Amino acid sequence: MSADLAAVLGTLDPTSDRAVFRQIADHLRDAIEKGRLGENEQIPSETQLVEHYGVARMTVRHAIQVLQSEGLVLAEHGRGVFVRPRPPVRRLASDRFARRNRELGKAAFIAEAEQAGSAPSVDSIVIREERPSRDISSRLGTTRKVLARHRRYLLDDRPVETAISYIPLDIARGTAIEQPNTGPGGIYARLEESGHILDHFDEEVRARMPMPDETKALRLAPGVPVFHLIRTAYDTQGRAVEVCDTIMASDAYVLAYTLPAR
Amino acid sequence: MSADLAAVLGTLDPTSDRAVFRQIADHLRDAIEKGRLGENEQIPSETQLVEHYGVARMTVRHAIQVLQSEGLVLAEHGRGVFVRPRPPVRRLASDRFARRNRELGKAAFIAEAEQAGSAPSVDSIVIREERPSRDISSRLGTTRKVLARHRRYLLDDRPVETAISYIPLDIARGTAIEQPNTGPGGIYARLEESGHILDHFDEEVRARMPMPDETKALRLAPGVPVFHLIRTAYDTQGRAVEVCDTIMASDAYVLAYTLPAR
DNA sequence: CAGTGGTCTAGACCACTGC
DNA sequence: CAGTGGTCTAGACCACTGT
Repeated sequence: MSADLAAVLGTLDPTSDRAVFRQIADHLRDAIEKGRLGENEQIPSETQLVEHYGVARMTVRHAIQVLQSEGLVLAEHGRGVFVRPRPPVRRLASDRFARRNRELGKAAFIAEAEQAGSAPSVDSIVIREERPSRDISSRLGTTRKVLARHRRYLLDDRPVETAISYIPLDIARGTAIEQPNTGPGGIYARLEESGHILDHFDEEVRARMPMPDETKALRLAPGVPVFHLIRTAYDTQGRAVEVCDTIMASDAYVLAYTLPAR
Repeated sequence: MSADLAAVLGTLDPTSDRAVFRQIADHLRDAIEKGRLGENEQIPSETQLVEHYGVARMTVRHAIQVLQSEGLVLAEHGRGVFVRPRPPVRRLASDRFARRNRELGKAAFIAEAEQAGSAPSVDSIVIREERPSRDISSRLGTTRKVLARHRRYLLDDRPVETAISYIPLDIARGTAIEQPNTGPGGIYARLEESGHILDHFDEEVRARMPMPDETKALRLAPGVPVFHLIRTAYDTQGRAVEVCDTIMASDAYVLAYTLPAR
């Protein structure tokens, strides 16, 4: 056994001034990156590492925690620590809100997911009137109450995204936008039906570590950042007709954009 | 003193089944979010927290480490633990490679930074021929050697971005693209001069936690993810003429894109 | 120098998993 | 049940900062 571990991990360098827990983390990281520990494979247990390196358990735990915060491994209580697989990512193209896609009669998320062979679902739908935050109201250009549509998107029962859409009340009122099910084509189809022909969207992308509530809602593993998208929809009059505030599990997405060279 | 801490932090709930270190982290996080602890302010020392909560020092350290991995605080050896300021972010617009900007005679990074009132610089320039990775070669559509331009960008002496551009050798050879200083307008201006009129760029955006070398190169604080951008430039013939692989400190950037609705 | 955080030990008891 | 990781203690010594 001991020989096995030495082959995968190597031994400590007592002359190095690099902390022992970092050296152990380095060994494990290297083994993962070089493939000596493969995806979903269990790494040596804490007990094994303690014996192999001759250190205290807390030191081994510290090393493992470094890898966890790097998103490389996932600890499962009572089972072991496993190399995190790179989950299949969904590619979000920048034409995902183009009218030709909308005209298929499905909202963007559903249409895309089905095309990719996944089973999409939506839950936690809450629709209510809210007073917009400073940020939202400056984007919408109004401080009046707005309709807020909260929901969570799942792929094959894994939550991947939460979103809140804000729509000025004078636009939303009396339309299916106030209903949980907005009908074919989603809210963008309803906006166009009520005369707000969409012109373009502005999208801002940030990345950061999640807050605890986001970790919970998206069941995020330690070491997985979130994308924070804020998208504003403009109609052909130049009016902002919707702001969508989205938190996405960053290990589930690649965002793809086309930039003009002209 | 003890009264002060109680006002900022509150006390433990012994009936809760939430781990003590998590409760302490919750208290500190709440104090930061509610503003009882302001930006750059020092949080109570480990000693103070140990006395206030009546727990072991390792428990307090565990709590602080949670906040560190969330990017909320920054520990400075010998000084204390401080609430991380939200650094000023730079907004990257999706027209940043538009020709009208290029024609001002400056490369995109320099022009933008100066406009924002920052002092830009570039270092670690390495230019060499390389055999492209599988990924790069599939994007460029060639397995032949390419010219690789490695560099690091800094704003006011803070490193914010590393980038590697890959250009097919038949395009780069004999042009200023092979030189450290590519001249006015940067490599895109040189590409157009040599007949490769740019049509558009495809950009892929990922977010993840940094690898150790990236943490070093960008001097990243714990808990700060990176953006990983892969941008491909296409000329009007539809040929991929450059792939740029970029790692960015996510706390220094907001990416902004315009999406079509048509 | 006193005060801060960084590393490490050697235990203890608990909670979860799978046989 | 044995084996795994999760939490916590009560120390120790070290390295860095600022006065």
